[in-house]
Amino acid sequence: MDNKTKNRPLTPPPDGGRPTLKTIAFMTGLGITTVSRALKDAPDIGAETKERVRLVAKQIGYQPNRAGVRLRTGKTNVISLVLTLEEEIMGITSPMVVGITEILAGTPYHLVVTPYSAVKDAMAPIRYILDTGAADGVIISRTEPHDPRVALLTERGLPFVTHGRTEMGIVHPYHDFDNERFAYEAVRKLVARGRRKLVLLEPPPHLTFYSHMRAGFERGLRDFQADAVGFHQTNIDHSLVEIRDAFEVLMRSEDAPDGIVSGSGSGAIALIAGLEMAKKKLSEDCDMVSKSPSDFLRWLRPEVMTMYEDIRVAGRELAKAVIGHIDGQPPETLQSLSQPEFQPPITRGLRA
Amino acid sequence: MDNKTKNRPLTPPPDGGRPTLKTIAFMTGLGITTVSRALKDAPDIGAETKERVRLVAKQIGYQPNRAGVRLRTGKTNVISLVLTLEEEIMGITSPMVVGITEILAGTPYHLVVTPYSAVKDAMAPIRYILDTGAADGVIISRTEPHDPRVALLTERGLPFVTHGRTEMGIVHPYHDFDNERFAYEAVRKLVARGRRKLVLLEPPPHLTFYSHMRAGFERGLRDFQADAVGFHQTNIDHSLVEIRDAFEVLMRSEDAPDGIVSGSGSGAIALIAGLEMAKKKLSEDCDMVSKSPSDFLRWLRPEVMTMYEDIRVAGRELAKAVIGHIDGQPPETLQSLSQPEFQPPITRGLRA
DNA sequence: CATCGCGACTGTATCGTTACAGATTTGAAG
DNA sequence: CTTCAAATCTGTAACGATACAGTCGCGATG
Repeated sequence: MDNKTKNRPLTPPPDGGRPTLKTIAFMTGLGITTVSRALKDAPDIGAETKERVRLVAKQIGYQPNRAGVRLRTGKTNVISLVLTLEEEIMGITSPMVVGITEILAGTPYHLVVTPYSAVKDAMAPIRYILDTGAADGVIISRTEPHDPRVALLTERGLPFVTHGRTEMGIVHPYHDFDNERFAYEAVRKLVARGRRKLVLLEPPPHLTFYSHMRAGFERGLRDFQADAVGFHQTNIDHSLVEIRDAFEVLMRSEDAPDGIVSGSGSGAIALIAGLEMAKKKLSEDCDMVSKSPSDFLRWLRPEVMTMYEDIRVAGRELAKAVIGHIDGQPPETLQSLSQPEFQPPITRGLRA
Repeated sequence: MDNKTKNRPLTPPPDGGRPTLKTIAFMTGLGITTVSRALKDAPDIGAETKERVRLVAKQIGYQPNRAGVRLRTGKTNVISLVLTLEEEIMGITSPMVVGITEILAGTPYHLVVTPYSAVKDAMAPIRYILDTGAADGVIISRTEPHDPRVALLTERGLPFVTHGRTEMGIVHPYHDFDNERFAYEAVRKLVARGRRKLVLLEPPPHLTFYSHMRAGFERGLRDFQADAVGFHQTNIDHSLVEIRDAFEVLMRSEDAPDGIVSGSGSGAIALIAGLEMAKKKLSEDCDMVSKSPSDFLRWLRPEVMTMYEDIRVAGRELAKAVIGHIDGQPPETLQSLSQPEFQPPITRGLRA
């Protein structure tokens, strides 16, 4: 027996560590290459051999070394979630991460959170990922109509998905909440309640869903014959105190609205505070419809009509879409829009 | 010039890809090994050489290939945040992730989120990380007094930090919120308001901070001479509806408390709902102190006195502690306890 | 003048995996 | 009795980095 056959490890691998291809090769008496190809179900390996290899691999709990694979193939098995550190008060990230990991759990992918701080640095993490090949796919949010991140990722061919749409003529995977419809239905609801002077707490103008929400709001005004009260001093990215103070001023003016559409759950809190500081009462002087990513409004302010934006589901959709993109599915099949629906009130207890 | 010197790449590396040690070696005319050691500031490399290498490396934006390092050295540069998928309603994860990444941003570490689903599977992600060497350090939460994860990680020598303490005689890094003091101060506050029949919405009994919070509560009762009303039907892990219904029953009974200590912000919501369903009024019939990881209670129910648990800071502390542990600092220097403080009310606007 | 030590640098092997180009066997075709 | 193709299996090199064991030149030492 010549010991030139380096590929066939006659030395038992220095056990104690985790099993590698070499371990399996030793146990089956096969070459490392054969084992590798057998586990990949390559066509040039005998059926029985594959079976044997699979069995042994399973028995000893073989799991490919990620560093080895990554070094050789460039495949990282990483999905990168790119986030801004300037967090929304109610922490939209939480359910998002949960949703994503729910999907990734059934795959070899890991979720890496990649943050950026200043708004102007939004490109930094993207460049980092591209330059270092840190991930196989990227999830980005706070999408803008002409988003340079989308342009760059597309140009470099790195799979990604956006939370929110763009308007740059690039067909790419996305998941979005139908903010146009949200605002439209909100107006319908308020008008049905007899409200006619409506105000919108809008998203920051540079984000894509700003125009969606505005469009829905204005279409609603036209269709249901209501009037808009201007309120562009603040948006949902401002601090709650700023929103509150600006809204108090508005509510004290003669232009005071009688119906509110709030583009965010935490913004709604500030609006309520401003309204109450102006000595107005919710439900009486004013009705409100708010988007809400969680339950607290329904519990604490049941007068507010809420449409639930399920961020956890969004996370799931986003994860499925990036993976689809990585797997080469056409982008146009990886787009989804979640439809807003009014939430029922919290069920009252059944006891006497 | 002999071309045996494989280590000195005379062929310009097939550029187009990212720079590697080989690229720098080619540019400086040095060997790959020398470049590697120069960048590590090894003592056997000349000062001027180091300078040159560093300069070139910086110029071309060299960043070590993580897969290469990881394969060779086993160092992953990954911190794993182990989370349960069964999320608390208010999403504590969000600020936590933000806090952690704030610290990791200044280091070579990446944050990987590793979830587990069923409570019984809490060990699964730990075993996975240990078996596959997936991380250099681990952050775990929902700590129990005798936590098998802590035992296993300690035994295997993988650096970690817990959010919460244990009681197993193992000295390990942790960060915790002082729940004992929280409950104690809460009782003090309620008694100062003339409340004497107090109830505690407690954590689930298997978690360590259950006994902390209970201890503080009971010490407060003794020191300030108040009485406890039993309420063990539900805890902060139960659904809001369950908490509400159980609390309604209690509030309708002749045992109805006049002071509430709520161990969680979202639990507080349910308690308020239950109380109101029992036709009682906050502030009048009953006062409440609640722990709160966010601002919404202060905005929507300013009557509730809150102590803020800054999860973002917790994330920062946890990240610092794992890294310290990885760097070999003694565990006893990596323990921290954050002190609760009552939050001031939201500042009222300044305008007329 | 050999030898030693030291400073500065370098080649080789290796981590685990896979692409690629063989190698070996078997049986059928000529 | 070649020759060839198909079916299986295998060795080598490479991905990028580092541990280790050198090598080389040079001034000091005996």
